Amino acid sequence: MYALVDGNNFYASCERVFNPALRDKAIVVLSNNDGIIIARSNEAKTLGIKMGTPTFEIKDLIARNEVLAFSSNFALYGDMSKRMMRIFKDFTPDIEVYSIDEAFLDFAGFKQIDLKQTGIDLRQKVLKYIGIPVSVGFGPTKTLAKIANRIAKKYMKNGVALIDTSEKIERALKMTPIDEVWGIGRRYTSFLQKYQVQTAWDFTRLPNQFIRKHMSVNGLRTKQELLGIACIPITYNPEPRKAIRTARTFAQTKSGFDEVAEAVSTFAATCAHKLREQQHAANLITVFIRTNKFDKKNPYYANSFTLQINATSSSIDLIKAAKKALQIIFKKDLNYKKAGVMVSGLIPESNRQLSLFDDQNFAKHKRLMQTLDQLNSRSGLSVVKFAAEGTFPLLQAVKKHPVSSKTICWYNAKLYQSYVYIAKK
DNA sequence: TCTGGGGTCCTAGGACCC
DNA sequence: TCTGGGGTCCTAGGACCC
Repeated sequence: MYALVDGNNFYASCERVFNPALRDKAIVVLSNNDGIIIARSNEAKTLGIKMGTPTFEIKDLIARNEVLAFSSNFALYGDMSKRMMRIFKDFTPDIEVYSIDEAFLDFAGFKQIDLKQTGIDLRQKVLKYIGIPVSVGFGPTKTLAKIANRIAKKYMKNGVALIDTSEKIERALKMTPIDEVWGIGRRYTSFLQKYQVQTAWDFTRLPNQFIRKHMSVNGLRTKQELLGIACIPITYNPEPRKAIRTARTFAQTKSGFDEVAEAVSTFAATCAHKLREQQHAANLITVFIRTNKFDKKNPYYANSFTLQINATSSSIDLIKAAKKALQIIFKKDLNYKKAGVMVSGLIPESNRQLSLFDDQNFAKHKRLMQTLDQLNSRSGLSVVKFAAEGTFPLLQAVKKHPVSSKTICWYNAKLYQSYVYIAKK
């Protein structure tokens, strides 16, 4: 049996941990630039606030109902997540961390124990030590554990549900709308509804060839999983990432090349840093830019370019390559709303092939990057950056999260002092 | 005026090889 | 007029997840 354990309204619950006065209040957490809703407390859900709604669309609703809105704080959520996962491990060492707020727990070989009680204990322990309410769903496959988790969250007072017999499987499938099934998204839902498939149970009545034809092998796997035949293995040690991406929507559009290049350089440096953390090097770098896709008055422009590079995790190399790629796709006189950098073709740093000429540079860069990472990790801030990344956005970021005017002055002065311009030569 | 960010996998079709 | 067979690799696009 597998358990899927998942934090209820995770980001919203995290905010509550640090401010208990928010309990029983309608609260929401907002995305970057406070653009859309990315988490809601139950009270906010009751008000009809939907996931992904643009904040401006429900400004009045928020004001009318005194909903409290928070800018997201992913450093905090990531830390809470780690602590939560550690508690899960007290119950079984075999866990797959599936996302920031959920994990699959493998209870194979735990036949004698009372799973339901285990779920209740787990929930209580997380609540006590972390302060986050979780739901626990047990099932013989990951897909059924997901379904059990939904039932636990929706219908069970103790937050625990167990699907362990074929009768319970049938009952659970019949009460699960097709769009709530793991692996069935918006597109497949509307496709399946044309064939009168409304519930997970209806889906399992479809012939295999039909599913295979229209939904590939994944659809077939989902059907098997729903019937209690495990096809999606649990993975305790996640594979390293195959691609790393950093992208942002700009609060204000940017149109000058230098402005966009600064942003792209920052993304490239962030990708480089993530690569080093993972001890990988990239063979490919993709830069993309786009104008506002919601702006119907002006023509939409979106483009990307991928460059092949000598496997590297050096910020210097990646910034240089990113600028080169940007030059190819950048068009003048447009208002860019979003840009990003993706590195892929990742290989372990140790497997990196030295090209004929770059080993000297490589050694130099490596020392420099180590120093850079040390300085930044010690301070917890990007105090040392490349001139190419620009100097303005950082100061802006500080101003965006004012603590007090005194603090800002101190902070700004500190940052100015800490600027180290690493010139190319 | 204001609309997020970061990932994975599968398939079809084209380029290329012998 | 007639135009092979078998394979790999890469890419774009489409689906999905949180």
